[in-house]
Amino acid sequence: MAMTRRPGADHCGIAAAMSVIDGKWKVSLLWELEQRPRRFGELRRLVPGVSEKVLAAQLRELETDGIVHREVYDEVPPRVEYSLTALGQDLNAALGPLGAWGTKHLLPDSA
Amino acid sequence: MAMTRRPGADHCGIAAAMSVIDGKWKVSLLWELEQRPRRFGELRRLVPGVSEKVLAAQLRELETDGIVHREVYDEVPPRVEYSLTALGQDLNAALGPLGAWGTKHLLPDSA
DNA sequence: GTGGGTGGTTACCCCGAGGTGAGCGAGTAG
DNA sequence: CTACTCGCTCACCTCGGGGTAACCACCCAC
Repeated sequence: MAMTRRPGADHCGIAAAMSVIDGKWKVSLLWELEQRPRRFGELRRLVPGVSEKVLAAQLRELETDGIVHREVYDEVPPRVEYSLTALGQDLNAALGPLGAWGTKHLLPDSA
Repeated sequence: MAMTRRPGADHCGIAAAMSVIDGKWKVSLLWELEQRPRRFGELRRLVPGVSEKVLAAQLRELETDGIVHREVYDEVPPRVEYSLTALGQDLNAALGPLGAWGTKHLLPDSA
């Protein structure tokens, strides 16, 4: 860990990471994609409340950030599969402690 | 932890945690408070760009969420000190991996 | 011909987080 | 008397992320 003691180092890393997961539905998407690759309509059904427009937008952002991979199959009906990249899997792993903290301290019960 | 395999468990924990750090300046505040207790005006100077209104609002939110402690000294001129609670320190620690991920993968240089 | 399912895009609107500037109340410095 | 500090609070406004709905091109089943 070495912790270079540079003021703001991890703070800035957090800011950078936050900018990547900034978006109402991104962590949900990350979560759904962690399990297996998913199709567009599948994600739409899995993440209730998200609109097509925003789903497409946030997937594209995650794609340009290198978090998800977009695979287009030239079939009919058209098929597109989204999956996590290695970077995305790392990100999800890095979110683990945060999720654990939230689960431990914020969720009403651990039943 | 046993990892009950309950679908969405850590995902929901993340959502809960995100709701706590949701706010443009909260991670900056967390970072500044991690080092030592800070006064209101001090935070305002340390976090450039934040307005007094929003600074006060986000500090109060962090306070009601049990992340920071607000100590009022009945002096003149008035003095108020903000500090991290144990919960807040845990939260900061849980943000560590995320910061490390961001630093490693997103920041231009590791100098 | 009509409907359905695929994966989008576009135009338009809304709402709330956040910014701006003013004021306040007590006391001290000049 | 005025000016300044400190820690706010209030009224007002802006801006953009996200919601809604319509539309598209393609093909299949009825």
